Amino acid sequence: MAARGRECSIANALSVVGERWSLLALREIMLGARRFDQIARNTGASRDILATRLRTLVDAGVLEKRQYEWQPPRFEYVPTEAGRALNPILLSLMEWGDRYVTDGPPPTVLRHDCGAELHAATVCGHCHEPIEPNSLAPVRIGQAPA
Amino acid sequence: MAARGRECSIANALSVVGERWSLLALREIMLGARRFDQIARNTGASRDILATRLRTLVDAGVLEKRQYEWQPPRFEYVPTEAGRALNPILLSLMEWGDRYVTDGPPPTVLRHDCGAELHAATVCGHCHEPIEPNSLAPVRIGQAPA
DNA sequence: TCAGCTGAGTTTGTTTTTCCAACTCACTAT
DNA sequence: ATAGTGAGTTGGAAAAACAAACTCAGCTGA
Repeated sequence: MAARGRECSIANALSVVGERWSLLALREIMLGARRFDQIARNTGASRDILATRLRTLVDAGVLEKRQYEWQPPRFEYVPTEAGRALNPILLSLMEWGDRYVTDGPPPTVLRHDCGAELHAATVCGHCHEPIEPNSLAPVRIGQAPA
Repeated sequence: MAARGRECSIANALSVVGERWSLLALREIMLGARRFDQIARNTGASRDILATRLRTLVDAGVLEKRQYEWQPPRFEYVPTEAGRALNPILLSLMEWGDRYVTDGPPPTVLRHDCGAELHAATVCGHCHEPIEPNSLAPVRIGQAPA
């Protein structure tokens, strides 16, 4: 599966969350849907694929599957720390989709604790400045195949 | 293709860049690889799929296909503004992959103009504070199917 | 001048995935 | 007794991905 492309953490990340429906399942879970049927309905994924994806995400340590009832067995999927750390990616995708894909107003609007409507921005963690297209220089680049 | 899931810009964004190989092709283009064979080699995607993906990305306005030589016809793919705006997503994925997936040191390291090694952070565009897991409240949520 | 190379795909045939609907199983509510 | 909910699994058809070979045009070097 890790094909013979460039060695790269983007590729590694996508091998975990890059399959169809994975990020949408994560979105639902972040929005608070924790049960299988809810996630299936709200994403539109077919149930067999969703079961496979959730298993993959649990195996990768992104989600935890918890049994919260035994009588009829019932489960919930909750994000781990690694799962919560995907929020920036979801928010960046939403921001980009709002600006460049979605027609009309954003379907989903969130408010940040500071009081403003959220518009996610990606900044340098050190100087906190936005990352401009040409403000990056390579120090080391994962090696590409021969 | 826009299945009957929740109306959502994340889903819309993924309908453009969420197919297998699209983001890796974008990564290569951001790293400066602009020719078909280079992108194919460095991603590991098979040529037919890559041709399809690049067409999709051009049609979606993420890339522009430019002919830079006529004698033997030669082309290059360059990011549009929408394409450059995907950089935050790639950097967030890299950051997440470095932390939670890649074993060992990050294969790729970039330096920001401020002098520090880049670690992308996602912040509220208004108050510039990092977005904590529970610092968001819904104002409006794209409606889910009935 | 003729074989081989490069770039940019397309074609072909085979494997994988995906999709969808229906089915299971266990319990609950009417 | 019937219907409904939750959490999947199963089976068969349709779509997508894969790999290798092929095309076509011009260029390269012997």
